[in-house]
Amino acid sequence: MEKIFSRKTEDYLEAIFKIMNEKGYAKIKDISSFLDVRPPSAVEMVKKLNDRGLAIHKKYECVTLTPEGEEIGRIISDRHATIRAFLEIISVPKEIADSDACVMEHELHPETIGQIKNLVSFVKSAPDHPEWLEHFEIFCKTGEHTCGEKKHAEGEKAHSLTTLSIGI
Amino acid sequence: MEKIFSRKTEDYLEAIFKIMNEKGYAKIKDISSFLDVRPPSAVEMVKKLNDRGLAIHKKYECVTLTPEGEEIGRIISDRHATIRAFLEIISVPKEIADSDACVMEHELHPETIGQIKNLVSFVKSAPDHPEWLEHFEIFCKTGEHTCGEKKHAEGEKAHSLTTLSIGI
DNA sequence: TTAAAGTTTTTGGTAAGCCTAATATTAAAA
DNA sequence: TTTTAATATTAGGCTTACCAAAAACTTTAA
Repeated sequence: MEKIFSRKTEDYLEAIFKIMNEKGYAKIKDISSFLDVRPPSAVEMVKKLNDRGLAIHKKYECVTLTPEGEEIGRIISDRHATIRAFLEIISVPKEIADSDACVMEHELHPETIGQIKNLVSFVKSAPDHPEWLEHFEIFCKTGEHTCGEKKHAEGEKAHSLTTLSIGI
Repeated sequence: MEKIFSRKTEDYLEAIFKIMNEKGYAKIKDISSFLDVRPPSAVEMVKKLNDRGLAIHKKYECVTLTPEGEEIGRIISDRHATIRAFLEIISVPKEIADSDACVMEHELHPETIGQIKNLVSFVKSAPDHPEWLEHFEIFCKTGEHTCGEKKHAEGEKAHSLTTLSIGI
């Protein structure tokens, strides 16, 4: 019950799920361009999904998902949205947030995803919203708390958005 | 300058870095048991690291890192610590935090890591620390803000730590 | 309705990482 | 010092997932 599907399996299911939600059907070409792979790769993978009962595909026809495949696609999409929302809260630029969500959505423990989800609701529904976010943004720039009386931890200094060279 | 090293390359460098910091030297067996792979896999990978100038290894001798390999090992270790600290702040149990940090440490954009780091310092050094954390924990259990007057977002409900079956 | 253009599939190959089994080397114990 | 145990290495194979080139099929346009 632990880790059943490969990252790539999940990527394909998520892609098919999203494409179908958007245009009603998914062709091989849609999938391959969505995932930025060549058509033969998509054909090969879709065949495997078909054999595993996650997708349905007959030659030259559209791809659809079985209930199981669709469930996984939906779960991964939801995780993506959750993670993306979190990253945007902490001021990660949208494009980076999106691509990092693609990484995180696959292998995090469900409890971690749940707590990230909680954090997002907590911040968004807090009585001091959106001041909290503003304070955070100021802190990122200055390393100081705008409205507080307490000293900040020694040795800690905000990691400026403009100082990314080393990448720790 | 973007993504130069594979996840596994980084895993091996981080493992060697940590083992060396702990016991002064790294044998093949240390590495293979640290990463939970068989010795031949470690030998093969260490050989590649050697050929790429990231590690130094002569047959039957200890493995060490070159300056470049060590730098990468250190960066990944630091990332791990940052992410782990963040996950612990949001009440993810230590073991899960540790294994999820192993996943996240590799492919997140440096800016994302930086902002997570900022978030950790922000929370830890805040004037209302540690009340903020306590409020968050209560929110996780109840879905309510303890000290606030503002309604919480409709449709949102805290994802209880005990309700993890589906794993969204 | 046939030709051209576009899409899908097949075929054959590659690379990363893992494994087992067998062999070689080193370290420890008798 | 010689035997035994532990460790390291080589050899040969596997799986996943990618690709390019070529063949097969569909769709569109003449």
